[in-house]
Amino acid sequence: MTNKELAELMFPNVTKTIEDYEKEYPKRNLPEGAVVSRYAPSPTGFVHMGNMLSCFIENKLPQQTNGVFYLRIEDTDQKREVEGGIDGIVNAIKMLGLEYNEGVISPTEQNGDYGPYIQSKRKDIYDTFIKYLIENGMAYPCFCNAEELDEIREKQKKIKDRIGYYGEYARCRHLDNEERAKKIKEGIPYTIRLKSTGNYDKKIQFKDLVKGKVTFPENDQDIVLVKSNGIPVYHFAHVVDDHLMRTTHVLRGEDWLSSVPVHIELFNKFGFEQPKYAHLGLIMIVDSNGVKRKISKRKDTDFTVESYRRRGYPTVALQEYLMTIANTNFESWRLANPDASLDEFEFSFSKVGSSPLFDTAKLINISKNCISKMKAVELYDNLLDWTKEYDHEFYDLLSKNKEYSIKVLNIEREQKKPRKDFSNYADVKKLNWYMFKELFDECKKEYQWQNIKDINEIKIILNDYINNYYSAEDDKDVWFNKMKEVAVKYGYAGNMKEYKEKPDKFKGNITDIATIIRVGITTSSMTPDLYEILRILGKDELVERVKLL
RNA sequence: GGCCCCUUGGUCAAGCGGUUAAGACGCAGCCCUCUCAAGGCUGAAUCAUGGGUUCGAUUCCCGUAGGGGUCACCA
Repeated sequence: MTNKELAELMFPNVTKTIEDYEKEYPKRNLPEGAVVSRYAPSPTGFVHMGNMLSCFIENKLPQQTNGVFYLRIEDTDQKREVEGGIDGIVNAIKMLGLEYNEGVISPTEQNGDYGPYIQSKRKDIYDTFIKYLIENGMAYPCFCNAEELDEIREKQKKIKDRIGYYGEYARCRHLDNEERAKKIKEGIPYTIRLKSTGNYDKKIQFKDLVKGKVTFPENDQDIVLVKSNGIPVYHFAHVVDDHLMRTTHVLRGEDWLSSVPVHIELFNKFGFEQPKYAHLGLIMIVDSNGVKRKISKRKDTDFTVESYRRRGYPTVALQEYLMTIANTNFESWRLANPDASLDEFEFSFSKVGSSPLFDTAKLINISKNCISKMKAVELYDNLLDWTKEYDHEFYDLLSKNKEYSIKVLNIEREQKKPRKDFSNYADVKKLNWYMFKELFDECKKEYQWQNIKDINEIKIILNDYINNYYSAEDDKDVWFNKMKEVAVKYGYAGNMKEYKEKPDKFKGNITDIATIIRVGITTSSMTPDLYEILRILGKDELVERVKLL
């Protein structure tokens, strides 16, 4: 029996040929140097920051080169598939503010001429390609079941031989076509394996865009190409899809590095040109046992894009942080170009770093900077977006009091050295809640009086100050002088020098008066500029608050 | 265990044969006509290890150790 007859027996319904598909998905008509890249996740869990890092770069490269960025869903493992996986992926991309030219939009929608972009809808294509391999004796059906494979593995372990299905261990490789046909007709389940022609003792070298020259033994494993349920495995789908979709650059985590020899052999078997590979370092975390490891899609929910979004990190901050990981020269570029758009930074493979530990402190620092640079109105809009989803109470407050809210958000903002106290959107309410009458009225008044003990004195000073001194008309100097006046009136030092010289002469100093006002009005001992706070709250509200003491 | 990648302070990292071994984040201290957030200044903290090559190694070579990844009908 010929290979062709065997192929026909296995795939009687496949009528198309590879050539047909080559015509259907012609080479893309793009300018020289244009990058076609893809984000190709499996819908088997959350989208974490490591996933997003590669997505981010995959998005960046085509942008720099007038290429194409597309989203392909690799759902060939229905067992591990997670409900809502595709939506989760699409949303994560949106949360990061990224856009793609082609691909999956939702579980039922897609756009672009190189689809279908969901692997489970590409069975006809895979069948055609695997049939070709069978016809040409480059693949064969394997009837080994799990037990038999275990047996082989155990034996290999026992005699300390290299593990895998290859050479003499590859039992089904040595069957003849008659036997194969017979078993198929008997209905014995089978996988389809690559008939590897690689030689393990020979080295192959390939050039990775990130790692540089990497040397491997040739692949000699007869790896499974198609599972017994007829669905291809990653390696096979990768080669077929990235060829047909005309991908020029394959970016992925370096956990894929060791399967490159398999991919090389497959591309060669089909006679296809290999895409360029770039294997990115994995973002690492230290788990609860103190062990450093790559982020897990299923376990490490704290490191998902959704989680950072929920905590209120702005999209730009996430982007900036990813870029600092993506290219080690980014930070110094940012320092030199503090106001430039991220789009102006040019990503380069030669500046990709290693596998970094995820650094939340760094993210916070970046995020503080990003938020501090926002105009008040911009912050307001972003905050509205965020609270709409994650804090309905605050959302209502903000939308009802737009003008007022913008004033609050503008405290020490829109100036050369803006205030940097918000590391995420959640901080706004956490740090400035007392600026909102509704929130203030309903809070448990826990006044942080610091070292000031005499509550009676506090009441007297505060009442006097608010009712007899404070005026919203005062400019900052006048305001400050009045505060000094009050200090002196009650036996406190009007300035620090005087106080430091003869501390015993005074009850305290100007700082204590400021504290009394600050805490009396906000309950908090740590606030932004007092002058601005008082002015924005307005005298009426100040009078009300003093009454509450 | 086999194979592959990696190894400069707590983290991310400059460096590419001769440097007082940058910088950023974090940390500590000081300063700053009101606290805090900042900002300014100062400081602590790094070349995994052994052997080569060399007049000279953080830098080049080899070994060792350590870390990570991978060895599925998962991606």
